[in-house]
Amino acid sequence: MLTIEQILKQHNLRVTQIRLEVLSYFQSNKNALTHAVLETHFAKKFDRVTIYRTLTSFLENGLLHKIPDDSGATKYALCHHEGNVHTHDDHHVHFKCKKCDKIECLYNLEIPKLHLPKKYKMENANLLIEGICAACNN
Amino acid sequence: MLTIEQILKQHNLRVTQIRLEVLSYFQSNKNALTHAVLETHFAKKFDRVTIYRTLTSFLENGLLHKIPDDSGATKYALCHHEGNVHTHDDHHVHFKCKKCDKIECLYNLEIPKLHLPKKYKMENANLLIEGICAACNN
DNA sequence: ACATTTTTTGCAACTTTATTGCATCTTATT
DNA sequence: AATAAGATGCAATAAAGTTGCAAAAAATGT
Repeated sequence: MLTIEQILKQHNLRVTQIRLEVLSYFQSNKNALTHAVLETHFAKKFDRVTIYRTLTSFLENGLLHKIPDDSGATKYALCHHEGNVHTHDDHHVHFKCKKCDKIECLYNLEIPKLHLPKKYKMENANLLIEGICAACNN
Repeated sequence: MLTIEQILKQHNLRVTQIRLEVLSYFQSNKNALTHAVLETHFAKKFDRVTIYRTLTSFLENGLLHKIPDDSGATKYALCHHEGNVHTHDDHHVHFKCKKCDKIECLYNLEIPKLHLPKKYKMENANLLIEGICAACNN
């Protein structure tokens, strides 16, 4: 098991306080997060802009991915790597709960293959399922 | 074939100038549109806020749907109804071209069934495929 | 350990995207 | 033509995201 510091280094990111804490927060949280959530969570500890830049650096270095969504605020979630650090499987399913509004990645579910109309070339796919999540379905 | 006016009435919307023109613009355009695009297209003809409210009323009355996306600006596209005006099949595929950045609905493609983990209840699904569209693939 | 280089951070200002309140005007109805 | 319900434009505000720049912190070389 890698430490948070090692993960940052593996992704060519300098180790700074905000990066340690943001990454750690993502790890302790199975759902996708927005900038607004991080800003609230880290209250006055880090600057808004620095949080934006932390998210951007994580995106660029393959630690996070964006989740397409129609809420207006960008959702970020941790990437899962199997073995190779520098590849990320973009082909998994995201689940958005209509009750609690949380988004999570369903890493185990594969997006089924489907064949596109002529001349369309697929590079990646993103399936967003809406419904009621396990936690809310009681 | 229904006139634009008839379509508005069928969806319980009053017939106004902006609604006629916005709906007509969506019909003449096979791609998804953003508020910004409409604002530019209608220049000083209609107020920004009125355009937002037009989009909202179309969403609420089932004429348009939002397309989940990670661009930051909400994308809207026409709903397709088969027979019943008041149902909309949310289960189709959206295609976003990495070259021209346009989003279109692939109405003919069905999202394959897939089975979720225990206790998850699916209500609708939205598949966004990225790649190169037919127009750009030449 | 110290100086140097490179990158990151915080602050201020700004842009873009979207929403709300309210008076006025338009549509549909009688 | 009068009325009621709903839509529009304008101003203000909120929310989401970006840019420039000087100061601070990390990594690098000696």
